[in-house]
Amino acid sequence: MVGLRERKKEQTRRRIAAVALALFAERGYDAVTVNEVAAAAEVAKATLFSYFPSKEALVLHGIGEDDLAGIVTRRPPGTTPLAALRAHFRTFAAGQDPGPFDAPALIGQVRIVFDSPALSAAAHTLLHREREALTGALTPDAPGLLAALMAAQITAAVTTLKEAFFRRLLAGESPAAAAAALAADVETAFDLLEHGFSGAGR
Amino acid sequence: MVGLRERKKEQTRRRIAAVALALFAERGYDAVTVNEVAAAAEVAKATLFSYFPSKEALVLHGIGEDDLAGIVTRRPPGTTPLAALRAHFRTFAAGQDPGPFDAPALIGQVRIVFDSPALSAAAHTLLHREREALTGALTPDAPGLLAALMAAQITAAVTTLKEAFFRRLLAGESPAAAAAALAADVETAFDLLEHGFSGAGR
DNA sequence: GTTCAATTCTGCACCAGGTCTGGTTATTCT
DNA sequence: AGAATAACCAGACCTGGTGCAGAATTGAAC
Repeated sequence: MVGLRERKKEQTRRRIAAVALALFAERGYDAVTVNEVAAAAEVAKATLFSYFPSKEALVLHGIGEDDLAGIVTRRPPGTTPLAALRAHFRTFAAGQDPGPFDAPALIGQVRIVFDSPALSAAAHTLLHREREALTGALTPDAPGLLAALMAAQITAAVTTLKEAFFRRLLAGESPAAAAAALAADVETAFDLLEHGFSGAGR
Repeated sequence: MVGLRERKKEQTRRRIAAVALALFAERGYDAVTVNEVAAAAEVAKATLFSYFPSKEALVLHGIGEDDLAGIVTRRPPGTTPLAALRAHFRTFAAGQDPGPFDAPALIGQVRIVFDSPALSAAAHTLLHREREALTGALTPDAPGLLAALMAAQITAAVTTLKEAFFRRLLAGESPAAAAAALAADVETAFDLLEHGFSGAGR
């Protein structure tokens, strides 16, 4: 049973996020204060911070959630972690299972992030947490430092892939074209992970 | 000619950093305000911020400066970037060329960083900048995305190595023992980079 | 339909990191 | 010595974020 209370909460949350993104897109992240966002969304500042833990979270709420660790732990038996991850990004690049991928809204969000150093740094921190989770997921398959190294390299590669993808979108490429380029990049990245630099260009 | 003015400046800068590190080590980074640091160092807050751009910089001023990009661009002709980097970390682990490596002071600094999530995140951001520089240094040798991928993987591996090394120091291992362990880890990490996951455990 | 408890929201004071300003002191140059 | 310049200081001010007392809203019991 979803009561009126919860519906209103969800509504308020959405309103705050939407108002914030609109303001940030219009005038830039740093030039908008949380007081303004709260006023525009018609809530008190304390209420805003009860919905979102920080100003950054207003932009980063649904970004960069790949759950790499989950993909590894839930992979079909008999496959390597790397193969499972490669398959995941292949399907994503093929346009299948794009998750909650609302192109125009996402592009706006990503543009805000790219334009603000503070937000880029915050996004980076989120990835750091994912790296730790991935290390845990890899530990059964690789001893000690190796799991940490692999996790670090995988998240590094994935970040690079996503940055390249987003950069294309921001440059105006169509989602289809960007996805096609991503498909090729995925193979490059995972080949590099799998066979190392000695097998790559130079 | 190094005048009195510059000597005093350098002296003030050192005093601020030393006082800050002492306070942070004693009571924890988050529990000390910059006002307290300024008061203890007998300068005005504005003066403190003219020497250090942020509170974080008080701790991170001489940390994590590997200049990976420089190592790559200045490598002897005929060697690959990866070989140059491996050689660099080998010599470091062998205790040669430890740079400004004052163990007790550094350990104190590192402990403060490890203890504070805010500082860890900030340290991460610094590494991100180094990654961009490294991408530039690799671009002549690898086309487009490959340079970015390599740079990301290298910095990821180096970060992991340094974290493991510092963790040993913080756990009480002697610098010599930690360096020996690091020497082995360096080979593991660079073998992984060179030959990929397919050549590693599993 | 009224009452009552639990949530939620508000308004406001407050804290900490950082920036800005105007005026004061110390160093350097002539 | 005196003028120019650099550093410093005290303090006001802004912004992100938290804490708190009380008002408003919801859900449920009667």
